[in-house]
Amino acid sequence: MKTTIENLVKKALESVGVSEARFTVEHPTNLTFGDYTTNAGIVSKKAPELLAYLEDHKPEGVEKIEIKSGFINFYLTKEFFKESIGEIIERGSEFGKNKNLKGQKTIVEYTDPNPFKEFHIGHLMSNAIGESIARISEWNGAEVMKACYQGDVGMHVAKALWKDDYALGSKAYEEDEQAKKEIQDINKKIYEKSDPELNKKYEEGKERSLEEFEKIYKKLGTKFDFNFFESEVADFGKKLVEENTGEIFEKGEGGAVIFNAEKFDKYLHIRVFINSEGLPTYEAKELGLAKYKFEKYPYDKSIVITGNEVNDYFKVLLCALGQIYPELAQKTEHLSHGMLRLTTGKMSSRTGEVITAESLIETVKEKVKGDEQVAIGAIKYMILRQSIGNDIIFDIEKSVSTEGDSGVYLQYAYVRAKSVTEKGRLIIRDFDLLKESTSQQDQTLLEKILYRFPEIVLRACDDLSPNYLVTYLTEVSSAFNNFYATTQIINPNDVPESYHRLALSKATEIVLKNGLDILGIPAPERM
RNA sequence: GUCCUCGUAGCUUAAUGGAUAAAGCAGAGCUCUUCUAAGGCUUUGAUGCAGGUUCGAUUCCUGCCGAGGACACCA
Repeated sequence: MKTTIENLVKKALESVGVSEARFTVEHPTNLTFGDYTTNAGIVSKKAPELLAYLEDHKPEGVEKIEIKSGFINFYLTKEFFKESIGEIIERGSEFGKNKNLKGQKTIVEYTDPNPFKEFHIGHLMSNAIGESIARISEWNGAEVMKACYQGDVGMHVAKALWKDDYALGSKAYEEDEQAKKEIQDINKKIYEKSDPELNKKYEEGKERSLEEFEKIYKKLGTKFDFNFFESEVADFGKKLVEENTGEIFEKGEGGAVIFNAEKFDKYLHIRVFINSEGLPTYEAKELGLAKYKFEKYPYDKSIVITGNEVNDYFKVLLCALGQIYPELAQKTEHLSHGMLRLTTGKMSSRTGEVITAESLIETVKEKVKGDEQVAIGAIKYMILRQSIGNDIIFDIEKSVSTEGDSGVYLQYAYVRAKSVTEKGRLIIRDFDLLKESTSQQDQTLLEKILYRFPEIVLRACDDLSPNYLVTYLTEVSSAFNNFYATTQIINPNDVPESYHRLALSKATEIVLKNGLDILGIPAPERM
């Protein structure tokens, strides 16, 4: 319907001799202004002429068109809403999918925990966002691969292996010259695989970490198609840098190889790609990774999710990549998120201690009678409800709040809708007749927003913004709860109305289920 | 110091340059003989400051104030 109106407005503009005007078609915030509205009249200053054309070519499903304070508003017909409910039920678990990105090969990299270190709440955040971005892309027709890139070599591993304790190693590295040397030595040995005893310790530790990670992924509902490791791309990245030293990269202090991004963009800075020990830094490895990914999966688009503390660093990296492989840099999109900060109790992040994903999940779980699906949903909702990029102030109590904005609220609305439609199926046998329900009632708010779901899926993809979906699903849940509270859905004395109401419940169930799936939030069958 | 991001109700957040800035929590009041009250209804309350662009600015531009981050061998 939206595209129908867009095309029509475009034609109307042409008919009055305006072809260049930039206009929008959207839903007015206030439903009394109609179901769709366009500013084309204001932009072109020809509202009356446009209205005349639009009325002459009024599409099926539009009841009336009128001008209010310059905006041209479209009111949809009762039949349109009825049919849209039928369409939702017909398409079921497919409702909301589109072919916008058909044929596009997309790879999404997220979570990225490091073996030998904790899987902390930052990884949880990256996971929730990445998972939903991947699923949004899938729903928009892309062929999506999920990737996890893990730092299995590098200074952090050396620090962890030095005395089997990352925190200890990290501290000693800063304060003790002798320890620093030892750690650097370990780093080199790991990289070269030159010490059999260390190799064994390394392999065992890595394996143990990966097993732990798999357990968490299972809980979170993530299944990666690719697990990339820094150790796989280190040599390759180093080679790339060496091959391009002279023109793109330069020799720096102490034999390090650097990239001076300032030469290409005055707002960027210098970074070291190969350190004076001759080892590739994260920068060089990441460069190798971009190409390595492409060899494994020739992507059209590569989305990388990280924390926002690496924003400026990533710009430099993309600048360097752009010098070597311009087409890969072009296809890469960096999406960064803020920090997850807890507000309450002993789990406060202000103490500076690392909070593991596991401990947060367990703490939230205790608050919801041990229901893991509800706990995961509560956490993911909190992460996905706001626009990506800012820090999240995570209040455990609010995350499990049963009233208002929460994962629990969405899940409960879904369970309720599902429960009532199942009950309806038992009482009114010809459930398939739902689509032909005849209702004399005016449209409820619920009907007026359910059909918008596919538009939201599309926009969430265009802007890479899962929070559009969260906001929308919360609105749907609220509208359904209102409907549920004020209407007796199943009434054996009024079968035609019951069909209509059950159809609405069924459509709500479908939209909530599909929406939760896209977000990667579990949809429990019962609560 | 340079660059980047962010300042919306008491709190946590929405808003694709559009109409009366949208929710939840907290506060005040109401609501289960009904399909799950983990619910629903009513109500109080906000765009950091100063300019600019525009028919129209929370959104774009400039300056200021405030918070966070990055800036050579960590990732």
